[in-house]
Parts: sequence; structure tokens; C-alpha cells
Amino acid sequence: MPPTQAPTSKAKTRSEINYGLLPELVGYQLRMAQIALFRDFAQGPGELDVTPGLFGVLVIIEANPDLKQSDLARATHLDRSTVVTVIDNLERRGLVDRRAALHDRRSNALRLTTEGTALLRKLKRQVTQHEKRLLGNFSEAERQSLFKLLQKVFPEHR
Amino acid sequence: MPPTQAPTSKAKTRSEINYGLLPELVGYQLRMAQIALFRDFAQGPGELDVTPGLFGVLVIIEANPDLKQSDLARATHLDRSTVVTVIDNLERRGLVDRRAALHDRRSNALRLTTEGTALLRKLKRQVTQHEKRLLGNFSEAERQSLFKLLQKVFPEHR
DNA sequence: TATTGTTATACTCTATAACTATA
DNA sequence: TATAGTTATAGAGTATAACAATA
Repeated sequence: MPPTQAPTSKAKTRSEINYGLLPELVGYQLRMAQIALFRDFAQGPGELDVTPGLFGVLVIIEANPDLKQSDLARATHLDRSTVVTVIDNLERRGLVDRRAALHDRRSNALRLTTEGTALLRKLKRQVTQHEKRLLGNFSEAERQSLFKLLQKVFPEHR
Repeated sequence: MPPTQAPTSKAKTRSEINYGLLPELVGYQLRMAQIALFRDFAQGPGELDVTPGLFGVLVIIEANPDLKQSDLARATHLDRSTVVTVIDNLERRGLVDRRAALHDRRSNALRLTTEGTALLRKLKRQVTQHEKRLLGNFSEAERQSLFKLLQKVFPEHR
């Protein structure tokens, strides 16, 4: 006869906890997937101390040479003052340059440095691996399906 | 003849910006959906100053009367010290009680107060509306599909 | 020895408001 | 007047390390 479960005061494992209505909420699943994503991104093999947010900023700067900070703010849904902090960070690490913009002396023209370009190349490989881990047991049809459904929740692109 | 587009220094709209490979990444779409979700949650009609995270904590405490803080930490993937802050916050607002646990004098037994239970009832209605807004243009089949695919990314429940 | 809750501390990410230089 | 960048400041949200009480 196996020992009876103690009725109280034993530490509960995750699966012994009642999550109420949470698992039924798409919003909750989205949140949890995002947490898993972030941890895997930060701690994957060969972690390079760049968050998903910073990675996005580097990609956008590379794809839009001489982008203004205000435009970057709009693209990332960040406040202009937040972009200052972000670019300070990337400039301190030698990944991004603030240059003088040509036709508007108020603006900065953002560019990746040589180091920034090199790091981004590595990061892109890392992100590709990260996506593969995340979607390891997905068929291609499932991947595309998830993709389209997420775009439908947040229809900014396409 | 329409005026030609100025080649430089004009403010770019979101859709004029090149997002590089970002829109092809499931991780990016997940992140953006999460940002949209959070903003809608916080700013929906009749906003009640509770984040998705706090809502989750309230639901879990209600569903597990006399839960210990350590178990809550495990359930939410938060550090024990972070749970102290979270419960301090909810206790200050009169939504949660720390009671003495029965068989372990180290532990607290967490309970919703009457006010906490009442607020959670309102929040649940609000979250249901939030989910409806978020998935307004989804068919039921699409909703279920998104749901299952997200669970597959983060397979903690089920 | 190990676990529970706590404190002290710090770091990241973000925003608001007010300022300056420039348009 | 309006916009671009900046500064000062503040508030979430989170973690690590060390500690006392208890198991």
C-alpha cells in the first residue's frame, strides 16, 4: 500500500497547482510562450548578451541606413526618450554610431559600426537556431499556421 | 503629376520602415502580439490597474486556498523574493491575506480577502472582454488552432 | 542540512515632463 | 509653432546574495 498523500503543507509541484481559468486564455498562453522565448533567447548556447528588443533594433538600423531616432521610436513602439537610452547602450558597446544627418541639423543618422555588423551576423545565426529550438516539434504547416494567426492578432506587417 | 517623394530626411511612417528579417520570425510576432496584448489589457474600458501578471497571481491564489509563497513562485516562474514584493503589493491593496500556515511555522498561507474575491470577479469579466477584442476577427476554429499551437510552444499545461 | 520567507540591493525596461536647438 | 534629441526623474518588474526562523 503506497503512502497516502499528506493533506496539507507539502511543497506542490507545478502540475499539482490549480491554474483556474488561466490555461483557457489565449492571452495567458501568449504570455507564457513569450517568457519561454525570452529565457531561451537569453540563455541559448553562445549567448551574446543581447535581448530580443536590442536584436530588433540592430536589425532595423541595418535595414534602414541613416535612420533617425524618431523613426526608430515609431518603428519599435518606444518613446523617443527610451530610444536615447537604447542607442546610448549600443553606442557605448561600439555597435552603433550617431552621425550628423545631412539635411536636418536636429537629427542623428544611425548606422551600425563594423563591429555592430559583425555581431549582428552572429546574432542572426543564433536567432535562427533559437527559432528552430522553439519550433522543434512543429511541422512546416503548423509553423506557417502559427505565424499567420499571430500576424492576425497583431496585424502590423502585411 | 504628384509631388515626387523627397529622397532623404522626411519622417518615415511605420510602413515606410524596412523591418528586415523580423516579420519572418515567429519570436518577433509573438513579442509584438504580447505588446499589443499588454497595452489592451491595461487600457481597455474600465481599466482596473491590474497587470496580466497580477491577474494571474489572483486567479492562482483563488484556485489554491492557503497556497504557500514558494509554491506560488514555482507556479508563476518567479523568484521567491519577487513573490514577496508581489504579495506585499496585493496585501497593501487589501486583496490578499498572509495567514499562519497550519503545520509549518515557516510558511504563509495565502488567501484572497473578500475585496480580493470581489475584484477578481470583475477582472474575470474584463479579461473575457479583452480576449474577445483581441480575437475579434477570429473564427472559433482559428481561435482553437492558435490556442493549441501556443500550447505546443510552451507545453506546461496539458 | 534544507527550506521558507525576508531584506538589501541592483539592474533592465519603460514612460512623462521639461529643456535646447533647430526647422 | 512644431519637431528631434536630450536630461532628470520615476515606476514597474525582476533577480542575486545573505540572513533568521524553522523543519
